Amino acid sequence: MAVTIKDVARVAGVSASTVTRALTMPELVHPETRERVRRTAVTLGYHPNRAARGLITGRTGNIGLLVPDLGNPFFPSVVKGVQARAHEADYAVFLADTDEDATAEAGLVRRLSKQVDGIVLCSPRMPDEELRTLVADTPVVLVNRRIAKVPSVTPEFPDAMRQAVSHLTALGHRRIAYVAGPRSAWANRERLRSLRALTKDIELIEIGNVMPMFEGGVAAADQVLAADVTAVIGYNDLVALGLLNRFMARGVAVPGDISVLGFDDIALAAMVHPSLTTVALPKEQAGRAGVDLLLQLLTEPDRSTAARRELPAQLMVRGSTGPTPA
Amino acid sequence: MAVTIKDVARVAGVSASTVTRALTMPELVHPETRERVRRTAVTLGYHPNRAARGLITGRTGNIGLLVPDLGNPFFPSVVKGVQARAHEADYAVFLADTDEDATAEAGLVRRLSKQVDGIVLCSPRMPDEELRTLVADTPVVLVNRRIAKVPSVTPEFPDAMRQAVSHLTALGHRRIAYVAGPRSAWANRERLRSLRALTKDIELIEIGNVMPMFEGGVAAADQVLAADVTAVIGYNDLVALGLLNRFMARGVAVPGDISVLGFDDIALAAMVHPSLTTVALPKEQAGRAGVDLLLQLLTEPDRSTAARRELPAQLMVRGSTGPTPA
DNA sequence: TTGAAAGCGGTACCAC
DNA sequence: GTGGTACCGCTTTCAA
Repeated sequence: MAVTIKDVARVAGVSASTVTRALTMPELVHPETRERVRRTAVTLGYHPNRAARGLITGRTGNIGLLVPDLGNPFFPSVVKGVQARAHEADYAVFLADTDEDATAEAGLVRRLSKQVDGIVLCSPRMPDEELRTLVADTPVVLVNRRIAKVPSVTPEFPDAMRQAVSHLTALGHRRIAYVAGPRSAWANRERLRSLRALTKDIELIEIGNVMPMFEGGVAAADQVLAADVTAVIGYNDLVALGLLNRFMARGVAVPGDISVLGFDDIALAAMVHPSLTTVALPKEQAGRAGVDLLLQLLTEPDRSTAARRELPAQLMVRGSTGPTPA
Repeated sequence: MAVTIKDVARVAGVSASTVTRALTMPELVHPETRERVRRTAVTLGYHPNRAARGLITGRTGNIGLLVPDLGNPFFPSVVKGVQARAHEADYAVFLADTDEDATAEAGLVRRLSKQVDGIVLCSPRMPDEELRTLVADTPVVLVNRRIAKVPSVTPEFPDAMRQAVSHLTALGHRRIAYVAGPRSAWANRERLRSLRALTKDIELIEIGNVMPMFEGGVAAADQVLAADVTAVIGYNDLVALGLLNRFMARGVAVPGDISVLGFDDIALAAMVHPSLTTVALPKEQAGRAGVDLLLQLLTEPDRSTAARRELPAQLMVRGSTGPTPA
């Protein structure tokens, strides 16, 4: 069996209460006793059972994290950020991957909610109403999604899209395709919204929706070519890479015949050839910010206004975009 | 507050004990009562607090998972497998990313051990002795590492390497470089061991060690070229992709001037151009198997012999390998 | 078949 | 400054 507070108490010759105090409110106990208790705790290898503690304090020291698909490198990056920040604050992380299944999300949240102090929902796919009922029961922070009254971390999408489109128009492109991601993804809706707001400069062809994966891009590539555009923006980097791949297979030169632009800036984007021009979205940073907001929410639960963090995006110009073909 | 067993008991007009029984040992309670309890549990939205339950049963329903770096796509795949299998068995998963820091591993394990029934250690970097002391306290299953008396899931490395080398020798290569990964990685030691056992057919040039990342490959590329080999095996796909990248930058044709072969078969390997020949190692499958072994270990802790699962590997021949240059 | 009581490992509160 | 006691939410005897 593991060593419990009683073991420490017995060995140190004090009561359990004193052990607790010595360890968590040191100033309340006589320096001499405190030291003795602490030393025995160390020698015995005592670590308080957080589950038991949580039972009475109402604080578990754990946070939950839901992501749609670890197969998309975007999410592991966010997870890394969450992990890092959580550990700094001495929190442990429950992770759940929903496999892009919107209906599974709520169940997982409820399953987790008892064991965590709060949950970071990254790019949740569930509908707004469902999200809202969930938020009533559990402290939640959203990453990559925004909804009234819920703390959230999001990229500056309008600006991100402006950077992307400005880049393309500066290169002479006027007729541009957008390969849309999942309808249920808030990020997709936002990208589309930002994009549509920019149609005074460009003619926009919408294609999709596709799954936010390499295969989705491959699947959309031929439609893009048929649409007679000179540039295409993929929902994310994976989609853009799928486009790139299929274009190459069909002998279409990038950026000679068509320019390709992605979103996210996953590590992969810089590794391929031609390398992928993309808008870098905050990932680890978003994860860290999500945890920050959650901790803040736990500390002061009744702020009137939900914290909202918008993180900047940065266009990374690489090899997959170039001037309009003559 | 969340709904507790007492709420259910009160509303259903029974005692807490009966609620427990109705829910976990249904055959012990009168069908009528049972139904009533169950219905009220559902209407109230009652879910037992697993932490509280764990306190008394000694079972938390959670498992821990440690990985060295989520930035390497190999690990998210393993995580997905662990997740999937764990959820099937109604377990939740604590995840920790150690950032390739071997010294952090033990601490994380201990931090987690109280809250989980067992831990899956994926590619742990810590030394054998440390691992052994850890195993004494907590049920542990190893993925991608083997050590006496501890259940483990590993790829069939000797065979994996045999496939790789056979492929290269069939193409005429005789002088082959291996870019080694972290010394602390068991996988690296095994690959090296398997490789050295094959030197009757080939001349082996060892280069490295490098971090198991894209940058590691980039960094090793020039040494590889200086070594005057016709083929190079990277520690893993990321390293191989780094090699590919640097070769391209230096105008070295792949596979025209040199063949490149990786390990893992991360999704990325098929997306680049030239696509990467690699030995596909079990990833999600390994994760699932790891959980299976752990559950088995929890059920029958005192088997005399530790379960050991070896999963087959498969060479994926793609564009980055070709015949020896004439 | 059911309920009461004890206890899992801690912490909070109240005496002393 | 320290100890005793109750209690967090749940399961498990033990009796009835």
